[in-house]
Amino acid sequence: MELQEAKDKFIHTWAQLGSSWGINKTMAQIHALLLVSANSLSTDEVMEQLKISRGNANMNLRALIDWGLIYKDPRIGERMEFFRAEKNIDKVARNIARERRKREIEPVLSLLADLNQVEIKESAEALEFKKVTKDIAEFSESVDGFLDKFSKTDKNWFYGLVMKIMK
Amino acid sequence: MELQEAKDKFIHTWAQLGSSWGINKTMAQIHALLLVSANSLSTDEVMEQLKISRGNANMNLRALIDWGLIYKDPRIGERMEFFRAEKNIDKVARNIARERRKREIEPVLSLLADLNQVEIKESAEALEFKKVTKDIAEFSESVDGFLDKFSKTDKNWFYGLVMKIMK
DNA sequence: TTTTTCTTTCAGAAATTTTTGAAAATTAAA
DNA sequence: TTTAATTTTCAAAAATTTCTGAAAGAAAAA
Repeated sequence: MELQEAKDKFIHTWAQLGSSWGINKTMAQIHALLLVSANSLSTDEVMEQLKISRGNANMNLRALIDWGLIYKDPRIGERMEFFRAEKNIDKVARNIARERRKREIEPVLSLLADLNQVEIKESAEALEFKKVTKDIAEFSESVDGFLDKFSKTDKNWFYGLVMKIMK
Repeated sequence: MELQEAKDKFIHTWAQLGSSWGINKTMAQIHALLLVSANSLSTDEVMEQLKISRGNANMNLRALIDWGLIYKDPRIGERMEFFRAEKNIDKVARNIARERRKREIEPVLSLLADLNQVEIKESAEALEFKKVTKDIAEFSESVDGFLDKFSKTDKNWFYGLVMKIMK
């Protein structure tokens, strides 16, 4: 297999994965492309390699910067912008964990806090509702704490943890 | 706030969350509805409460059964099918972890295993590619192990773990 | 300044995903 | 059997998301 073929396979699969993660295809493709590039790439190079429009490339490059997955990589004497991926996979995972926590867990916790305030008159349905929302709140808080810790810790305790629980 | 209003809020937020998890809106809505119902519901009741078509209801009820998030709940003397949700949140989380592992992690590991077989002649680009894919493979294997353990263990070690790492 | 280069925006087009609803299939009762 | 109730399927419609490309904006060079 040629390097280019291997890269294409990687980009293709990464893109598919992105979809089931709520990350759109192009964003995942650009990320994959930059991950396996030794050098930083310009918007035009990204457009050309992935056969996408300028608008699409620009929009998703910016989104990737927001997620902390790529950086602008200025080249002295060059006016055009170049982009490079964060290659430290632990850091990539932490940044993704941080964004997803913010976008997914926080809204749930805030809703459940609201619902918990509610005074509802006693009934089978009401009790059921209270119980389920309380259970979900407890669980979500655990996950929240876990992701918070995971996304903030520099040292990688995760591998050690996995080793310990897997044996 | 009335119970119905609280339920509607819950269903609405759960549905939004589902979207960013690659679970479609109706599937998440039905799941939420059954989670907060004291009794099992028929397809017709689900259709009526969520204002959705029979086809849509049927398709998503089946998907929820596949995920192990709801069960058929036969009533003696009744021919029509009724559905109830799994209310044990730990179990819900484990079932979701299991499905997502199967759908998302496994394909990546299988791709990376493939790519690792590849013999590529030495070059800056090739070395970069090898390094990144190796790092991702290592990390994915850790996550895979974690999710596998998480989805298979009956006893809930997760809370204890969270307590330990959060303090 | 004016020109050139590059980036950003966004309305409409295209692609993808989800939903509908009616027909077909299944299952149980009559 | 035949009839009635219920579930499943699936082609077409609707809704949603993503992408394009041209125009506007911004920044540097001439």
